[in-house]
Amino acid sequence: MTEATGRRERKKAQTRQALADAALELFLERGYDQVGVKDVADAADVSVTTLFKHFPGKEALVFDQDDDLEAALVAAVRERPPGRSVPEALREHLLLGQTRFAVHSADPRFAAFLRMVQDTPALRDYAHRMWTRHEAALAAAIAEAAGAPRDDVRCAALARFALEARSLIQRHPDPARAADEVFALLEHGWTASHQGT
Amino acid sequence: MTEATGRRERKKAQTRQALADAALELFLERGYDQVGVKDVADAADVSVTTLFKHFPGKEALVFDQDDDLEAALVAAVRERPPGRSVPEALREHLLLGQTRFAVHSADPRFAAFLRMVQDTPALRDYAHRMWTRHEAALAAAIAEAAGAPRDDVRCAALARFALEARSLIQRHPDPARAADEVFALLEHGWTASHQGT
DNA sequence: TGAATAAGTGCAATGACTACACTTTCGCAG
DNA sequence: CTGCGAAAGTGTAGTCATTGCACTTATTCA
Repeated sequence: MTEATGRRERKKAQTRQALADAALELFLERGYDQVGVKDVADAADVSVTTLFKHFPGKEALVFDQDDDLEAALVAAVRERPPGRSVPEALREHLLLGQTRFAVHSADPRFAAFLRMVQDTPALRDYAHRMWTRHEAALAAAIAEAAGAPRDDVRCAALARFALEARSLIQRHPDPARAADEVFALLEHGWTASHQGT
Repeated sequence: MTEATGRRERKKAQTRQALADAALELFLERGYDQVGVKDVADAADVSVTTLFKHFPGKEALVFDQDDDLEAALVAAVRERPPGRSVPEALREHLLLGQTRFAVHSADPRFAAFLRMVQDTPALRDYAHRMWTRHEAALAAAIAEAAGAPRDDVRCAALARFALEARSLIQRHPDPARAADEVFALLEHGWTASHQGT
């Protein structure tokens, strides 16, 4: 499962966790820009140097995962139920992510987290980069699903648009309806471009 | 036209230009990350403090304009010839921008500039932000053209997608064909969403 | 002419991040 | 068990962008 081989890796994961926890705590309390890396390191009782051995930069302290996302995204396309179109599958996947958020939304702590990310330019940009980093992988999966060449522009476009749709949907008061409308646009455009398939 | 009222403003514009010129020169010669703000200031024979009085940050040294773009973008939608769809108008506008680039492409200096922007993360992000800053204005223009409420999600989506299409098209070996395919997708989706209009 | 204002300067500081030369701690082969 | 090499952690000192401050200089305009 998740168990590490030895004590060494356990301790490593431990300090990493301590850093992420301390960071979130302080960021939520004082605001991202009002907290220095030094503060985080001190709170986790490690040196600043160590902090940067675990996280490539200050923003990364906030986003722990990022790798599973790509796998899930590709899987959503590749393993979609038969008869379901690619855009439909993507809409459902993204909306599911939203729903998961909604579950947590009861926690005011989580709401504060989202607000912080949206209100801090550095974090907003980082989150955006995080998602668009998976564009190539998603485009490849779409191309495979559509039987198109790997570098087909329409597949790349659909990938990009779907990923952009996420943030568009997120800031809308009624995410589900927004998702329907935005993906209806993509759906129509997509199927029209693939009459032969 | 462009003439400044007095000598003061003339000198101001002069040092600003000197800074932009020196920056471009050095950046192209050594690479963006290998040049410090100090180097640029020295080359333009001003202090670092002065540099930051003219430009809000290092990246801004590279992009002088940005304001006319929004006006042109909105105009492309608002003043499109009758019978032409919004996505079509946008495709033409963006492709025109590409074509202007193509004119300059003969200049190896300009090609080097584009390569630098694409290869430097800080500049790529800045350029991207520059374009997406106009999303709201574009969305409003589209909504007006479509007779939809100002905050219609589909209009916002089309605006965002069109702006994203730009970078998608730019990196494609055959921009014109890429633009056709990408905007065909948007066109179909858009008209399908507006059968009543 | 002289006072208000804007451009420009130098200095010192902050805050993120890196390079370096260490010490400590594990893991593992002999 | 022993001891060696790798990995985790440390502290210091530095770079680089960016800002605040107190200051000089040039331009404008009443």
